[in-house]
Amino acid sequence: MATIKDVARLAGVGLGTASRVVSGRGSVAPATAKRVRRAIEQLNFRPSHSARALLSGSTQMIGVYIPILKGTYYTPILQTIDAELRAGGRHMVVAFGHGSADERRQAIEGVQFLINRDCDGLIVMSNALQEKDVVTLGREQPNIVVLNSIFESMREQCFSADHTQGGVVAAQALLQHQHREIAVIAGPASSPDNRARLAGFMRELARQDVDTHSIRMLESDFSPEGGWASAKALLAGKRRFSALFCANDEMAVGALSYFQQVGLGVPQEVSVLGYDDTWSAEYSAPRLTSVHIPLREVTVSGLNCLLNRCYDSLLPVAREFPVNVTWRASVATRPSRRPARKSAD
Amino acid sequence: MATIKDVARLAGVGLGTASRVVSGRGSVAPATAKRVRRAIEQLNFRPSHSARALLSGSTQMIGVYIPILKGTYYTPILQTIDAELRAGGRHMVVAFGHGSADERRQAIEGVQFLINRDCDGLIVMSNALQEKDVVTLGREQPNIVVLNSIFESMREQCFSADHTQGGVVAAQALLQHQHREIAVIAGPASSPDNRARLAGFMRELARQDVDTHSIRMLESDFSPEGGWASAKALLAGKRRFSALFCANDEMAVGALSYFQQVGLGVPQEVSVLGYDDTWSAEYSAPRLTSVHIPLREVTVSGLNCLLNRCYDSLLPVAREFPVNVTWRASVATRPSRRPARKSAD
DNA sequence: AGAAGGAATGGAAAGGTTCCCAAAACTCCG
DNA sequence: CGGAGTTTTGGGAACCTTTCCATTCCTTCT
Repeated sequence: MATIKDVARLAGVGLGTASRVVSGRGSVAPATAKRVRRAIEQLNFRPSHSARALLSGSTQMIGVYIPILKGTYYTPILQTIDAELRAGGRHMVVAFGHGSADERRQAIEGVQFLINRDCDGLIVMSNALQEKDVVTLGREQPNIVVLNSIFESMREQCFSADHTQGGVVAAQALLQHQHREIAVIAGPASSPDNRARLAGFMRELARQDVDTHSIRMLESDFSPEGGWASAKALLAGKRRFSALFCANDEMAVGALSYFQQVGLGVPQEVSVLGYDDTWSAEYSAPRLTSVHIPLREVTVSGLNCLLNRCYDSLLPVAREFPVNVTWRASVATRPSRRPARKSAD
Repeated sequence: MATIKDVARLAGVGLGTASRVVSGRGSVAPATAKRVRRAIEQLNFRPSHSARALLSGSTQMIGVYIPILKGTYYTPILQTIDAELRAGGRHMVVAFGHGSADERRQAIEGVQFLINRDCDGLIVMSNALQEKDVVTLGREQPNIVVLNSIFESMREQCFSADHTQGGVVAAQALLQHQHREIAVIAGPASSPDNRARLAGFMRELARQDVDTHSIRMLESDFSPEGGWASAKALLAGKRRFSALFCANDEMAVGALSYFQQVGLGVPQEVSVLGYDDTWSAEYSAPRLTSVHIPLREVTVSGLNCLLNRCYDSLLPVAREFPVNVTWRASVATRPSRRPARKSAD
């Protein structure tokens, strides 16, 4: 690979001049510039990113940690981050959770890895990470922003929709269609955002005089497999329900798949409400009504906040993100007769 | 950030010694090593990745170009690449297609971007890229491997399952369930791998005496929206079919969603066969029978081939990838009476 | 014509690491 | 105790770029 020295020599100019032509800063006589440009062309010169990084102390590189890239939740986030970054000539390096360690350790290791890679800043997503972990990590690399979790000690670096409100909206959606016999498939109890949406959901139900003790709630793991299994368990149980709230879309999709297999009509016999409004909700069978989380806005705001910290720019940063429900086909008004039930499998 | 000079000074040793402790190469007296390690600890020293890259000429970084991260096709690929890379202490930088340019230009720009970023090697996926593009790009960075496309002039750097064979397998799957009235939703005609699977599909059908002219084929775009729309168009048409072959799972999912909405029973009234066997096939309603492409194996082999080129290692590389069908619920034996049809919407 | 000012130019220094060589310190043997 | 051989150590050079300063060369004005 040719260096700028080669370019300078070939063009018969000094290093400084060659550098000025490359960067476009400083004044160079037009004729000289032309000669240099020809040399660049001829040698197929590209400035070394590493050398620039070493000198400037900035790699122009943002690290993104994501627990696991499965399903459709994280893909638009990644896509968004890359788009925004590339527009500014920067780039993204991604690390996923790997290995046999527990999720929390995986997250710490992943983030650590990114820090060691000299990222200018970090975007972290993980609900297994604890506040103290992030604080420790933040000592090594203060340019860190957290998506979809709130840590009190670094609130202004945390970006998340209000999941409690999301739960409220979910409850209202169901209530407004006369559903009062409700089942829920929850995410892991260890996940704070899951707890928040459940709390909001229950609170709103209680506020509207639903006996929340009558609600059958199963804890699952945010996966379609989990949704399938929970749906099965729910039908096997004896408590009836006319609506099912799933704490994310993936589980809802799994439940939908199970209901189809068992011949239970959605939404004729049960309504199903998802959460997140990810891409997998759009073309399920039936198309899934889901609580919409403005993930794009959350992501862009978090990223902008990070970029402002890293490169002191002044990109706009929002801190409030409205949630609402996007209506599709899986929620209908509760049938007047008792909901049908069939035995499973 | 502390440098190795600071470490050396604090430990009262020379640069060389400090460096030897950090890298673990060369001999250092145990007592000295201990002092240096303490200094490292105390200063929270981390070696600069940029400086190392500059000196060694290797960034330990592999670039991955992906046209668009939507749906579930690319996610396991990314996850696999990151896992393999991280195990070797390297990392991945991803670029997606962006901007208003056509897909081909986007791909060229994306790959170019990755090259400018000093990636040691490149993994490229795109069926919009043409052979000459890749050759040109390959002149700048010869460490390049292509996934899911075959370019004759660089065959040993291309990794793909045999999609013609995939088409054959798809045809056999349908035939073996007595389907002879078949519709297909194809991918874009511009996509070579789509053409290959269609060719294989048709060839096998013809070989088994199906009149391939009677087959209604709609060209779509690999998206669920496209699948939905095509399914609708198919039902609106007057030709009957007992089975539908979709050139990828996403379109199949869209079709499934439409059939559900319209009350057409799958697989009682129509069988639906997907292609790729991605994650979205697993929990559709009904669960999708699909031609399984061993994407993980293809990816790992491609990556290993690349790593062998970049770092002359000797990782195992496979070149043949068997395809088969994974049976789930969406394909059944053709009903004896004529397949039902309802009017759309 | 001479001076002042501005544009164009060249090259040293710095950034953090590793590699290599030379020197110092130690060990061991006769 | 001298010397040969080995281990340990220190620091210069190189990797490639940009920044900064000093110098040269032109213009332009008085």
